[in-house]
Amino acid sequence: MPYDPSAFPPFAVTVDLVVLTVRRHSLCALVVRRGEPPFQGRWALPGGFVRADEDLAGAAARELVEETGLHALDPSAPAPAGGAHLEQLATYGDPDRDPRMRVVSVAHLALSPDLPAPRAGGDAQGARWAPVEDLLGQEGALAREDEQPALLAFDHARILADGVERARSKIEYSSLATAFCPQEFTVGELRRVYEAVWGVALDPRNFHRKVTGTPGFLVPTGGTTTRQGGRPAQLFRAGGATLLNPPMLRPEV
Amino acid sequence: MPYDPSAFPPFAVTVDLVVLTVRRHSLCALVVRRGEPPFQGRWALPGGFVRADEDLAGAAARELVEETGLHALDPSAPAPAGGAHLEQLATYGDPDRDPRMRVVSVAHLALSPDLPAPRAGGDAQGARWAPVEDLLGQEGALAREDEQPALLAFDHARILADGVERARSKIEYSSLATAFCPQEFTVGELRRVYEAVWGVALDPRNFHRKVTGTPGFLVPTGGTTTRQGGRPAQLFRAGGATLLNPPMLRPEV
DNA sequence: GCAAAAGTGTTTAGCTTACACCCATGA
DNA sequence: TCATGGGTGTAAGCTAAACACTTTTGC
Repeated sequence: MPYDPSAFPPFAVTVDLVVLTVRRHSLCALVVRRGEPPFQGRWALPGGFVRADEDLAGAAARELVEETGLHALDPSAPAPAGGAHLEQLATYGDPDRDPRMRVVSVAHLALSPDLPAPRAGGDAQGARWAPVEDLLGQEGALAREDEQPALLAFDHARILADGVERARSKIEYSSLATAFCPQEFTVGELRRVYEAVWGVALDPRNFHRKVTGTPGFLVPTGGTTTRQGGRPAQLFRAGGATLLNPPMLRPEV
Repeated sequence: MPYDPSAFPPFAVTVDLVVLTVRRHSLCALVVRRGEPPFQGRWALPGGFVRADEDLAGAAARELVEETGLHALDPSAPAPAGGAHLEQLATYGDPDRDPRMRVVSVAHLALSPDLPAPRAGGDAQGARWAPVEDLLGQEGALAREDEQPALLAFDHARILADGVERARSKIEYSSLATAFCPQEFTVGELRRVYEAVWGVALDPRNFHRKVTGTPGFLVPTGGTTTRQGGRPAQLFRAGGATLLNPPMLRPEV
């Protein structure tokens, strides 16, 4: 092979964040408005360069704090302590994905409870929570009607779609949906998370039996609340179990 | 923020390959012997630098051909045509994972039918198929006994472990196990793939009913074979279905 | 005939679904 | 009192697990 491995081409490496939350019964993603070219004025996923001395997860956690003030949760911690779930999603490195230079972006997925207002950080002029269906065009507009003006800069629509799909499939067989809830939550609130992420309606009775009947999934705190109206509901914290077996079944659309 | 984004640090970007196959009823990975420092003489996963003009999947496919002669399968192709399944696995970028320079490696997972002998390519002195339990030390030796001399260079033991775990979990709910089989195969051969990858024994009767009863999963070719001994078995090709629903259940260990 | 692998049938247990029904609160 | 959401009971239907049994080859 006439290729000299010592003459490797230099790359810029960034982390991009798909930060998801559930607000007003709809799945939303954090987007920032770009303050400089390319794609100036367009919405983009938060992100930034990986520094010379930090690892990828560290860079993602730093960006998360800078953009939202949220601290990433230690995965080995026993129970959610007010932080966000953070995991690596996938890596995007098409040669022309950034017109300025060769950039490889390691995308991460963060799930957070509903937050007040996002704060802009770094070179972003503004930040907001946007429903993913607005950003992606009602689920598969990309397949139906190829060329509409993209809302998101770079290849961020694809990254967001991959992150949403990861979240949708992962709440089936894990306790990840609790990452969208506050520390203490009711079964109904958890069910509304599933309904918002999947875009379906679930039977409240069967859902209740399922999640309370899975050992280690939910731990009752003893308290109750009526913040949703109706009969007082028990409050729960997420239990130690991270795998949901048998899984929650996503109804067919 | 006092950080200048235009002064981003340069990275080398590589692809590393976890190439898995099933040989003699055991899950094996392709490893190459390193011909130069660091880790000279140690085994490593095949891989190499991403070139300036190629995307990540293209670099992985190129390395796969160079190391094995296998062509990656077009994911949109209707049925396996003698190629290998190839997908992105995860990205590894700890600052000190390579002592020479800052390297971010985008690992890919490839699944292939049993092949004759691997051919060495590039700067590798030799290549071989090694049982993953030999490379990783009987499933969780890392957890039991932290410090034994690692067989694999760099952080490749962790990458391999992640790839094996991905394969193990993904054959549960997808038709991926057929990527380990030749173009035409019997139900028993497919079952032995599951048994090798999971390291368990499955009931042949229930397995048969399950895979033949799932519409679109297997397509009979009409032929039969007695290459496994006993009563002649029907030959099948992989059907178009990529998702296995309901999933194959992995017995608890 | 005998061993070995391929298939089929049947029973039982567990789980999902659908839905009737009751409970506890705020307005 | 009524609307609202929380929670329990129950019967029908599907699935997987376990295993007895038949089929078809090679030796």
